[in-house]
Amino acid sequence: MTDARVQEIPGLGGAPLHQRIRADIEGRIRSGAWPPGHRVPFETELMGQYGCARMTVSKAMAALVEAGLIVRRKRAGSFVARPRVHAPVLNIPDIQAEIEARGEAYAFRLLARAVREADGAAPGELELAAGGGLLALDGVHDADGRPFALERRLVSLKAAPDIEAADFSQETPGAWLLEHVAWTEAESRISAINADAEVARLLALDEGAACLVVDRRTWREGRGVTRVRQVFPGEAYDLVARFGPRV
Amino acid sequence: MTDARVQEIPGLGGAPLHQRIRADIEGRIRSGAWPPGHRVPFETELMGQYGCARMTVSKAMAALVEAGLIVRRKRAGSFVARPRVHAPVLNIPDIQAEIEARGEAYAFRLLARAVREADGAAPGELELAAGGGLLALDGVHDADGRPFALERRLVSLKAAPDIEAADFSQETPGAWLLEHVAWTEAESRISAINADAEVARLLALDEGAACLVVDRRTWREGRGVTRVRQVFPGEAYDLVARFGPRV
DNA sequence: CGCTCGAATATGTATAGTCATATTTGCGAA
DNA sequence: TTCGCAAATATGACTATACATATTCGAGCG
Repeated sequence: MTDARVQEIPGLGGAPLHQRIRADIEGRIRSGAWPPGHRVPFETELMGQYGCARMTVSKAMAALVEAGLIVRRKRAGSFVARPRVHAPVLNIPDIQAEIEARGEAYAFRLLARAVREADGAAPGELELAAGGGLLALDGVHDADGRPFALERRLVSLKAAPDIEAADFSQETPGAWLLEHVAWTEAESRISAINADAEVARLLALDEGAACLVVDRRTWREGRGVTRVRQVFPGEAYDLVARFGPRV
Repeated sequence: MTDARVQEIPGLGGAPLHQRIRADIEGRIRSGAWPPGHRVPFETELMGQYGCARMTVSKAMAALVEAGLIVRRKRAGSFVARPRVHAPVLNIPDIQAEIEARGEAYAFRLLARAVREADGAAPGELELAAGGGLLALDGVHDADGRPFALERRLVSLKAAPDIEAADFSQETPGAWLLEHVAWTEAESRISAINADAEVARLLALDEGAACLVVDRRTWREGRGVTRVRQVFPGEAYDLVARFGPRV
């Protein structure tokens, strides 16, 4: 008998049932009441407890698997997963948005711009330049007229031919790429260096000052799009990674 | 008519149908064929194209929403989402595992250990100490006998009372906590500093050398568990964040 | 006593239908 | 012409059912 009238039980929390089931189980896991390895009740049991169909329970369980909170094994049942080693979500922000969020005036100063072939100086140049050459951009991000970050970028002209016509006095190369080359994958390496003479001059720091360096490479469909090295004054800036167990 | 025999169409890719639908759509989005804002075919259309029930299409779509690739609006339809600003998944690895993965000998040297109340020196101490005092641990991670990272940690004794009895010659405080206090949330701040005299001595660096600093705070159910500051030699170490659009 | 094989079982995939809900669209009235 | 309301429509939630598949468990055999 199809009885979809039970869909909404008024006065008992308006959320969809599968979400409530999910939340109930998640709560017990996060509180520690159900430790890693603990068996989650069988779908048939939960189905009885909540008075719903198995598909509804299953949907909740699937979401918990997706969130990495449980693992399911056929015939055996579902179990609370072992927490994974830290994998926080790092926010590498749009520098312009970040500065403006602080209420400071943002500007990007283009220092150098060149279209050329790979010269093999930096690793990965060959990959980027394949079949179209590359655009090299050097610039400084300013906050309230003071240097905030230094950026050296290579862009594959094959992956983004339109970028040759772009005007970077209004828009950063990063923002342009985000807008025009969608859905990329990226890898960032974060390290620290002592400012050499050039970096110190451009960022208005003392030579030897610690700087935070983000080296990012970006691909689309497996082909290199851009490679950028951003240098921040170490003590004035920090990256924040937030983490709720996931992926 | 229930016709579940179609479940597996041999010789046409063994993956479940909803996964194939998902992959097809994802491919078109990632390739750029369907730009942000483009409307995804209606569920009824896809249902016809793939010759399946609406629930199956819906399952594929739900997964795409979860992955952040599309947004769905009632009455209006489903649309390719605008790519989000970078939110890569950062791997803050278990230091011990990392060193051993390189084939080097790992050791943790405990330098100082003290049970005390909050003295308000570091921000957030009061929160951690609430209702049970805290354990302060200083130590050095060694790789092949050479210092690899410096660690200064505070642990809430209320959140982890058993840690008073732990032996940190075999296991790092981080590993102990991971094993005994499950499913935490965390926030990491990453910055760069110049080594002061003490850091330089402990890490065997020159004074002033650039170091990468990870400041991590961890909660469970909203209550502070631990706060740790790890200092790495800047040029010898880097964090890697990988990114496939998500979260 | 140990090992293999078959039965039991819990999850996984899929269907066809029903009712709910949020928008959008277009029609009609002010 | 514009504003407001009603109808149309696409997604969202859920049920009941059917069959697939991977494991585990135990019975029976060597």
